[in-house]
Amino acid sequence: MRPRRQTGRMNIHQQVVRELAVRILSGVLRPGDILPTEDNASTEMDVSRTAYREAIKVLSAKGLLESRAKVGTRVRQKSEWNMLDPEILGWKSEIETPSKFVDDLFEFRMIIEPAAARLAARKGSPEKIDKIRHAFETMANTEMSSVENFEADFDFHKSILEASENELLSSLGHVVETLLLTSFELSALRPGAREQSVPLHGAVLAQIQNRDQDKARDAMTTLLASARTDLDDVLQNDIHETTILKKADPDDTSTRAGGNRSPN
Amino acid sequence: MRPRRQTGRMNIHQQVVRELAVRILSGVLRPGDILPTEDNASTEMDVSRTAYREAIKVLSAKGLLESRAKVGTRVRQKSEWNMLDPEILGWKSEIETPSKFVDDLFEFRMIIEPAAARLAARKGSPEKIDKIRHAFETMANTEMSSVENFEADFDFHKSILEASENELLSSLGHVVETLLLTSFELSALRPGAREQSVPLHGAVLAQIQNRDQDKARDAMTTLLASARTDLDDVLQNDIHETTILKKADPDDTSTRAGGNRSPN
DNA sequence: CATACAATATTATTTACGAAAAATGGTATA
DNA sequence: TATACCATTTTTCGTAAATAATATTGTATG
Repeated sequence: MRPRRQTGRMNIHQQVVRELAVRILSGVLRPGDILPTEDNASTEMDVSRTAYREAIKVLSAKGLLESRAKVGTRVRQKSEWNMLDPEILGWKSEIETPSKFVDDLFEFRMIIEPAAARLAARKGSPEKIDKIRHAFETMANTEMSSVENFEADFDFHKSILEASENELLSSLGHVVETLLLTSFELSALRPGAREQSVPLHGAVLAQIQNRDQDKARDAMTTLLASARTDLDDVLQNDIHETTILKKADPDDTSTRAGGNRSPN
Repeated sequence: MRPRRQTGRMNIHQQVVRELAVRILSGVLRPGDILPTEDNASTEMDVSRTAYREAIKVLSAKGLLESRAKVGTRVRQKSEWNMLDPEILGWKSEIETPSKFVDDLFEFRMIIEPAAARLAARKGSPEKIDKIRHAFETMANTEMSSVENFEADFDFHKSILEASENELLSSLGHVVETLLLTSFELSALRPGAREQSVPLHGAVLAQIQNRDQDKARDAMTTLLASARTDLDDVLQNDIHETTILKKADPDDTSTRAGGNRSPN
C-alpha cells in the first residue's frame, strides 16, 4: 500500500478533462491550436456535448483554454497556465521526466519553504506550531517509508506553510504534496536513504519554537538540501528503471497497488 | 482611462461563478456549507440548470467546491482553495480591505521576486533578459501613472519571473499583476510618489545583466521595499476614502445573474 | 445486532433545439 | 479605391426535459 494520486473512477467530464489536459501539457496540442467544434470533438470522444462543455469550462478555469463564439476553443499561451494548480501539477508529474519535474519543484520549494519557516517562527500562532510539533512526533514514531510516515511528513511541511499566517503561502501545500508523492514513488523502489530526515525535521521545529527566524529558515534550507540530495541519488541510480516505469504506465486501469511486477 | 479588471459583459455561467465566488470568499458561504440542490439554486438564480452546473464545475476546478451525487455540493476547506488562481485573487481584491490584502500579497512578492531575480541573473536567457530591458526602457520613456507605464512596469516584473527559467515561478505573473492593479487604483488618487521607481528598476536590470545573483536579488528587495513604503503611505492617508470607494462599487449588480433588477 | 435490501433524493449524463455573438464576405456609396 | 454598412454563416452559449447512476437512509430479515 502506498499513498495514491487521483486515478480511480472518474466522472465522464473528468475523463475528458484529463484527456485534454494531458494532450495540452504534453505538447500534442500546442498554444494557439484550435480544438474541433464542440459537436465534432464530443462525438469524436463519444461523450455528450454537455459533458464535453463542462470539461472545457474546467480547463478554461485553469487557464489552459479559452472559448469564443465563432472562433472556437483555443489553447492559451503557456504563460497563462496556472502551473501551481494541484491537478496541473499532478498531470505534469505523470508526463514529464522525473528529473526535469523534480528540478523545477525543488527549486520552487527552496524558495517558498525556508521563507515560510521564517514567517512561522515570527508569527505562527501557538496552535499552528503545535500542529507542526504533532506532525513531527508522528513522523518520529512511524516506520520510515510507511504511508503514515509519508502523511506525517506532508503534514509537517503543510503545517509550516499554514503557520506562516499567509493565505497565499498556505495554499501551496499541494506543491509540496506533489513533490513528496513523486519522491515517495521513486524512493520506494530503493529505500534506505533518509536516515537523517528526522533530526533535520526536528531542527526546523526547534528553531520555530525558539522563534528564531533566521535559524528556522536555515534549518529548512538544510532539510530541503538533504532531501534533494537523497532524491538525486535515487534519480541517478534509477534513471533507466524509472523511465521504463513511466512508459509502462499507459493506463491506470489495472489499479495495481504498489507492486508493479513485470509489466509484460 | 486606466487599466481595468474583468468586469464587463460576462456570460451567464460566468456571472454565476462570480456571484458564488464572492459569497464564498466573503464568508457568506462557509466551508462545509452545502449549497441548495441544482434545481433549486438554478431556478433561484434564474438560470438554467446546465449553466449553473457549468459554474459549479469552474469553482470546483479552483478548489472552492466539491460535488457528490446524493450528498450535494459542498464548500471545501479554505486550505483547498487555490488562492493563487488569478481570478480568485481578483475577487479577493474586491472584497477584502486593501491593507490586509496588500499585506499578504507584498509579503508573498518579497519572497518570490527577489528569488526570481536571483535565478534570472543566474540562468536567464539573453532573449528573456532583453525583454526585461525593453520593458524597463518603455517604463523610463512613458509618463508616470499612465497606462503605458503601468503595463511596462508589469511587463518588467513578469519578464523577470519568466527569466527565472522556472515554469512555476513564471506562472506567478498574475499575482504581481493583481497587486499592481490594486496599487495603481489606490495611488491614482494620490500621485506623486514613485519618483525613485525608475532608478530602482534600473538597478535590478543592471545586476541581472551583470549576472550578479546576490546583487540582483538585493536590488529587487530594495525595489519592492520602496514600492511597499509608497503604498503604505497611500493606505495611511486614504484609508477612509478607499473604504468609501469600495462600498460605492455596486455597479456590477446590473449584470447580475438573471438580471433580476428590483426583485419585488 | 448486524447484514442485506429497498426507497429516495441528488448529482450525472444524454439529447434536442434555439439564441446570441462574432468573423467573414459582399455591396453600396463616397 | 476605400470605407462603411449589412447580411450570412459558423461557432459557442443557453435552455429544457428526460433518464441514469449513486450514495444515504430507512427497513426488514437472519
